[in-house]
Amino acid sequence: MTNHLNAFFGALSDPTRRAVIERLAQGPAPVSELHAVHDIALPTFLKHIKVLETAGLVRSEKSGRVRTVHIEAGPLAEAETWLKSQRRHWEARLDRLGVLAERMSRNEKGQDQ
Amino acid sequence: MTNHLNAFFGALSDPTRRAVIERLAQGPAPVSELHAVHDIALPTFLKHIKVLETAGLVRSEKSGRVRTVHIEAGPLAEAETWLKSQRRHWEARLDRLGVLAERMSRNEKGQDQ
DNA sequence: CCAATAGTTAGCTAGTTGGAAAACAATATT
DNA sequence: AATATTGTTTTCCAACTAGCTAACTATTGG
Repeated sequence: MTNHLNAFFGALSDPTRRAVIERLAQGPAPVSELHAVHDIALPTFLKHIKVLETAGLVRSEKSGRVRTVHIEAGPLAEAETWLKSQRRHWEARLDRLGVLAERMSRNEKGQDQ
Repeated sequence: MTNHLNAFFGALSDPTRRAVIERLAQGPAPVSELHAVHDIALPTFLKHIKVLETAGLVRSEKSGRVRTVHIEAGPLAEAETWLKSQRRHWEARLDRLGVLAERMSRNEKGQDQ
């Protein structure tokens, strides 16, 4: 499970790939259409698609000479869950420290420990 | 350009760095303590901290010879928002296609009539 | 003051990444 | 059959990444 996150976050660390995801969230599209917007060579662009596909973010099928790409639900949700979980943890901690923090802030404003 | 997302997702694409974030969600810690768990050289580990800090995921202050690292709330939330937004879009689309999808699914399952 | 602790800086390396060009299929289209 | 469209494969390259060791700078603690 955790290794998914590796490829997943890696895939989303590139703006071209995020743009593709944003486009695909609107619905499936052929490679050529996806490529049209981006000012890079097609083979380069295809590598990005490959990265997304390897990360499980996207799937594609070829019919005739057209390869149609569509988004894949699972992984997005998984990463969202991870992020949410981290946030929950530290928010819980901040809640537990809330009273103390407030007290410290009142008593020793601007002091180092 | 709000492309913190670049550095952000990049930072989270490494398991060591995700582990650090998971640990820090529990509360701040000095570099040495964070490092202790990971079987890599300290300079290497420090680079990871630097990456997290550059991505804005983390901040640190040095007091005496100890550098204490703590998590930073904003960016995590931002990425979560991005992911959620993508998911919302394609879920909305799937909803619009819902009736059709259901019909197709029914036809595939109930081939016995 | 001396030693241990906690980071930091510098320099090296192997491997990965994002980009390009060129040439090659495989399908439409006319 | 000839051409245009749509990918695919191959090969190359520069820049970046994650890792290492070694040597160095503070800052405690005794």
